[in-house]
Amino acid sequence: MARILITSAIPYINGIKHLGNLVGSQLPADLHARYHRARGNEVLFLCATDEHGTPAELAAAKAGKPVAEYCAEMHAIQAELARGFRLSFDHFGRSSSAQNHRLTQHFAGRLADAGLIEEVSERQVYSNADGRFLPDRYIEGTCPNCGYDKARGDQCENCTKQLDPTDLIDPRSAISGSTDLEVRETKHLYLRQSGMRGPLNEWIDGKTDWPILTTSIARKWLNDGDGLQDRGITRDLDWGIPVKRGSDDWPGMEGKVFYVWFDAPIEYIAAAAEWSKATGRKGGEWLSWWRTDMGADDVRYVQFMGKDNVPFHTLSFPATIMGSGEPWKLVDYIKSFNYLNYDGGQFSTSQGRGVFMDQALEVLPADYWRWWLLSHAPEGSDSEFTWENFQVSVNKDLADVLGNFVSRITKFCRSKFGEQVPEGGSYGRREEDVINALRARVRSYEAHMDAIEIRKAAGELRAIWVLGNEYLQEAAPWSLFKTDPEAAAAVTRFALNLIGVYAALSQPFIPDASAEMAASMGIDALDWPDDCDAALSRLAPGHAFRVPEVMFAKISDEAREDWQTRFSGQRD
RNA sequence: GGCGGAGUAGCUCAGUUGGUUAGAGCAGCGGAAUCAUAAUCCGCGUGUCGGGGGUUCAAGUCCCUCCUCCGCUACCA
Repeated sequence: MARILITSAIPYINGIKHLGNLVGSQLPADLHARYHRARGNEVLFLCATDEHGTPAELAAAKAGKPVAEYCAEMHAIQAELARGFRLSFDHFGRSSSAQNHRLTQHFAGRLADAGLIEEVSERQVYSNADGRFLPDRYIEGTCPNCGYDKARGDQCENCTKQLDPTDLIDPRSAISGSTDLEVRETKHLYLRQSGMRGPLNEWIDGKTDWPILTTSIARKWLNDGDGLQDRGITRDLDWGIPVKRGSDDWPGMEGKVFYVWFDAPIEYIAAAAEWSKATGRKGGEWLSWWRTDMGADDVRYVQFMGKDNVPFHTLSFPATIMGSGEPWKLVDYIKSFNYLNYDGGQFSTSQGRGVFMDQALEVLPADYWRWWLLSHAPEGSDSEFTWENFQVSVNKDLADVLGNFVSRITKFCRSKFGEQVPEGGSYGRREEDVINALRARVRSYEAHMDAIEIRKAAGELRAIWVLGNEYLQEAAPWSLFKTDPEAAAAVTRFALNLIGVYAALSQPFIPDASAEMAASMGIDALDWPDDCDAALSRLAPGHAFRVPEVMFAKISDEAREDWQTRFSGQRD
């Protein structure tokens, strides 16, 4: 039994995530976790909310709440939405947890001991009106290059020129609009990533099986310009993990916190500790997932994320782990995704454009979204969500091909033989052919799932559903019943057994429908058809079943048009 | 500007290390069937594989060049 550690990029606390965020990390991670559990492997699937940083503080201020309270509330909301989408986290933690505080401070101490931390005095823009240092992009002003008056301190959106905040003419705070800004001296810790360039390069070079998207981004950062740059890992903020060197105070760093991108990946580790505590496990058990000297040497660790997160997962976090000098588990495979666009443009959290997780669930059950998003996952390139495509795909694949198959055979059986698996007749050549075709497709499906080729896996699963309809169409038990009821009974028995196989195979993609199929057949959906022959004889004659409810109601043109209009603008 | 991704049938996309008549799903057209959510199944493709040039017995696949779209570009996270 393999042990698989899975983490999804942790969603930022600031607001509800949109479908593009979902399909780029949490949803494919869940698919992988569900698949491996179904195959009998031991899985630890972790996620959390990423709670620190300036945007969290500002969002809390806007909501008129203390930031800790705001984060607690938003965490609860995100956790509820994750449940709504059936994301099967073993634990959904928080980067603000006590465990993460301890671990982050521990890593900082180890890195300092290893000589990989440097104290740097730098000059940053401070806003007196806001009472805080402003990150570059929270400073607005007139672009010295093109004269655009809403240029940001990091880059002008109009002429794309990269800027330094001090370049801006008439700079002002993007938060309050105040022009009462000054440049102040402030001291920060830098992680000396540049010193880790060699080992990181070597490590990345060894990852020949990783998606090109992942390695090319890593290489670009490693080799571009002067190579990998050192990175500040502390900030002048109130909300965050206090800078400490292990459990000791860090002279000169009082009142400062670690930068969110330093502590966020460490939360992957801390989430395991949170999981251990939340589930009442023995103290050190979680370390068997994370420490190669404590049992994690046989663990395969897979990360899922959007392409914007790749540099932090291929470089900064590995540098943190390697630099600690301790045997923490490094990631074995990084699955990265391109972006999902919305109807001709981008999904945008800040502009409220697109469909957000809460809205999606208000409109349709999770399976609809899961199926469409996963079967159209932006693996090779950016892909696009349109309501027309969504309606057509979901109606065809889920309602017509899968749902109707289940419906037609269960109802046929009920009307001719009653709600139990009929006896009589036996499987013949036709059934054998279907079993052979099914076996080949199941093995192919497994190969795609193992390789995390999500679109291909979805295509194979769909083809497996189609097999059932092809079989029924050819075997035509409704005709057979008139002349040879025994033969019709065998065909019906075979087709009913297919539902059980579909329940198991479909479970990673559409868990609710899978559970409904399994429940109506009176079986366990997680019983994977390793042996297709046996799987299709599983339901014995006399086994009771019930006709399931319509699993997938079709999306009408009216509903689609209604949603199209409703989601065309911005959410408030 | 630099780096990366993409450009293949009306639409969404597959196309392994170059090798027989370039494929799938959807949509469209024709047919079969009537168990079923009018749901299914079968058949039907004269595609400048973004443009141009080159290497090769052979290129969607390799090289050069140009065009278009998208992303990243290190203090948002």
